[in-house]
Amino acid sequence: MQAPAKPPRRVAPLKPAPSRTNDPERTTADILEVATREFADKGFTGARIDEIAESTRTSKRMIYYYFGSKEGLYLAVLEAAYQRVRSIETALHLDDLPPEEALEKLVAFTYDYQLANPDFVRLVANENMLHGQFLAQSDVIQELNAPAIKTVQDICTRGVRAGVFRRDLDPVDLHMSISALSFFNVANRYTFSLIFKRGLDTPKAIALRRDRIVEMVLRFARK
Amino acid sequence: MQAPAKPPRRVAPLKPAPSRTNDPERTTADILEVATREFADKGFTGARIDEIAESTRTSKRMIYYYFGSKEGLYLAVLEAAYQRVRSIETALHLDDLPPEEALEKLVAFTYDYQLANPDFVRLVANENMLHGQFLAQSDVIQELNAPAIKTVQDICTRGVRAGVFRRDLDPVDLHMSISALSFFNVANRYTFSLIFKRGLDTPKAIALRRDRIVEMVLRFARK
Amino acid sequence: MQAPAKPPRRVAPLKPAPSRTNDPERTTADILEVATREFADKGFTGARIDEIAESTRTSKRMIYYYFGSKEGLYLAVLEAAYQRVRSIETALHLDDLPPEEALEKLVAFTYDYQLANPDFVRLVANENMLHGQFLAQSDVIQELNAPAIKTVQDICTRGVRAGVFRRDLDPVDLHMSISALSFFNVANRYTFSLIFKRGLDTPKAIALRRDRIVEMVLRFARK
Amino acid sequence: MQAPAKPPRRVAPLKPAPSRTNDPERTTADILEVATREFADKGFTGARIDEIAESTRTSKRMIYYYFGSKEGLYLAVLEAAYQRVRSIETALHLDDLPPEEALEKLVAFTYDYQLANPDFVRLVANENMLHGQFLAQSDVIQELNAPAIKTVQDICTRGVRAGVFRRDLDPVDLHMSISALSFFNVANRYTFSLIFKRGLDTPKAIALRRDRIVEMVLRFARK
DNA sequence: CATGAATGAGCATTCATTCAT
DNA sequence: AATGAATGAATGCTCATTCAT
Repeated sequence: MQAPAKPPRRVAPLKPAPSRTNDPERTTADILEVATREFADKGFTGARIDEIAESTRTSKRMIYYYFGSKEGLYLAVLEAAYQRVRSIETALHLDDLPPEEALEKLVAFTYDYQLANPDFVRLVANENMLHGQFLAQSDVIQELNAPAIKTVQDICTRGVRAGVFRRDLDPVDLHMSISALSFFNVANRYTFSLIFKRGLDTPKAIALRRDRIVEMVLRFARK
Repeated sequence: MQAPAKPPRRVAPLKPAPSRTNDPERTTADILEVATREFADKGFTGARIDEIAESTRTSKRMIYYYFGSKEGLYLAVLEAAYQRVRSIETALHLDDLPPEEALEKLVAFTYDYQLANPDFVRLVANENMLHGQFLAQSDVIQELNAPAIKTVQDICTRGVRAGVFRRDLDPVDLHMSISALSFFNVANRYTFSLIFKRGLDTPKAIALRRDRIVEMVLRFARK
Repeated sequence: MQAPAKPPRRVAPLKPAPSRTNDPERTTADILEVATREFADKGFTGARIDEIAESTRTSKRMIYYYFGSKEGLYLAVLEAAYQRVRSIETALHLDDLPPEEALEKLVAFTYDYQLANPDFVRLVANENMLHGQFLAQSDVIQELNAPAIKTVQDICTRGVRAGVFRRDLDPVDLHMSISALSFFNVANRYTFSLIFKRGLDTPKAIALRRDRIVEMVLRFARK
Repeated sequence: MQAPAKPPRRVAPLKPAPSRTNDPERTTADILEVATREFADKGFTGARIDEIAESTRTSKRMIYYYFGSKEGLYLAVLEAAYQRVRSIETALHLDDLPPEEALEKLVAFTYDYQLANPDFVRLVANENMLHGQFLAQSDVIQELNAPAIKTVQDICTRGVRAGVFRRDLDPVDLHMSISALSFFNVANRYTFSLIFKRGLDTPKAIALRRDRIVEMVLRFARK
């Protein structure tokens, strides 16, 4: 016979009564932050509203008050995550650089950002597990990302004009390659490092991989 | 006293009486096949044992009889999936080809296999969502994949010796790039095609992407 | 197209709609009461959460809300049962009586209480079937029972001092004998009365047995 | 997310195919022995046919072949247990001893036997948890125990005739007291030793308790 | 006499969600 | 704006038992 595993939840409340904040923005931001971690960590189905609520300054009820449902919360998390990337991306000012340097910087940035933000990477990976059903509902995200391709496009155009890039470059395809190479490192780190017994997170390994990705993309783009 | 009841009208069962197979191998194979689809589609947490059982020729009980738990079933699915790739991979006979052609064929195969087997890709993506916790328990998979790297290594060695590849190639890193480029197409197809409004699954798009990945890898490997 | 369906005929629920109490204390007390009966009747493994829930004013879900698990509920039941005995025991005021009368009263009380509370007796019997694994986890019960032995001890001391009890009395051992004689009557009533074809529950039999137990203990305690 | 707890039961059998004994008596005896331990340890509801089968030299199917059901097996276990006590009890030859010594020996034997056979004690305790429903079905046990009371009766009669025992002794009641005092020590050892922090199983404690029980019964029987 | 495969009914537990205040 | 109490519908899993050979 087994010993009881779980502590019985007795009547007395554990939290000292959440002390109503009366600050909706702070409350929603708090929820969003906790939810991002939870959804990124466990995925949509794996995440638990109860656990999110418990890590929050507020109560479970507030999640429903502000976000309506688990789906609503997840979508808000996803939108916020995409918003963050794009807003930084636009701040790179790649137009000021010569095309090769611009492309280099873009690749390195993509790699570095995803490495520094595994939550974003995992949210996207999970959204794909869900067949993109939530992203399909979000006009916000889709509009947001339209200009993203323009960045690559501009670099390509300038590179071709400058005679350093091949003429048949497809910006969308190039963007995909950059993303793919950066994404895999973060998204598949567990299976990869287990199978190949290689740590991917030492500063040296990180830098080396960055160089190779940059080189791979540039070799491909050049004439 | 009640009137003698009419003999109870036997309602025909919806499933045509499971017709006990008494064939363990067929039963396990059946379960495994259905479970692979379900886990690939919904992920570990999203998958439902009940639904798997319903799509099976047998009952839910048999899943536990043969696999012990949801975890056990998932692990069996994962192992079978890895086993399938590797067994095909070894049948490629790349040794017979000159290094450049061998690398080309390897990249093309990787791309094609993953495209043709999204279940495998999604299982791996999901396993990474789970922090590789199941793969970590499977010695089978880890041993299975050891030779995988040897394939790339041999091609590299031969390519360097033949003077067509650069000397500083890192087989594991190269393998990663190949995987990354192939994987992304399948794993992130939903978010990517939604954001960039581009279908990735027309024969033309598929062939074009294959060519570009092959070229990208070969440009990188060459001197 | 189908003809518009008649409005669905609402079938009256068997239970008259649980009428949410919003009174946690009442809810927990209700659950605890029903659970005490069920655990006492069937033992820990034999008891069914479903059946407990059904006899309750609330639902199965609330059992988990307040007690966390079957184990948690059982422990709460056990603790409450012990608490009840001890609280009555302390209200006996045996100090006011001369030692022999005090011992008499204690024995008679023990006998009467256990006879009137077979649930308590059966819970203890069952807990012993479980090797005392739950009691071992409950500091509450263990502390609660410490003073119990003091009662016997005081009577012994006073009796020895008064010259009516033998000097070598061991309070714990005496307590054990009193418990043993009282306990058996309730705990083993089924096998005993079946084997010896003797009813143990007529008022006459009960009184007779009480007298004999009292006499047995007193004869043993006297010089 | 939790790590998988249970090892999946894979297809290959763990036991090397039980090697048909072709000796029904040995097989039933084996099953009975294992089942006695299991039922005594876990009680009727707690015991698992699967676990019994696993500890057996034969397979689960044989249990049903020979005993028909869990109930049938349990009843067989109970009957065998009772048979063992009574057969030893009749071998005591108490008639040869003077009444006081005979009673002493009977009490000591009862105490020692129960201490040495906790399985018997626990089976009886558990049968009482089941309201004696199985014993009620067994004529064997009930007939078996009829003579048990004769032993006490004879001693009483001889003691009264010899002028050493009081006239109003009730053999059944006396038997009950002896049983009660012996039973409690074994049946309630867990709760008792936990609450009173006293080990009951040292040789010294055992002997001391035996002396006291013997003395208690004799003091009660004497004039 | 013996067995591996198979199973229906039930069991403890969890989940996202809503009600009453 | 905020909340503790409450819940129906699953969800993974187990149990004693039987079938086909």
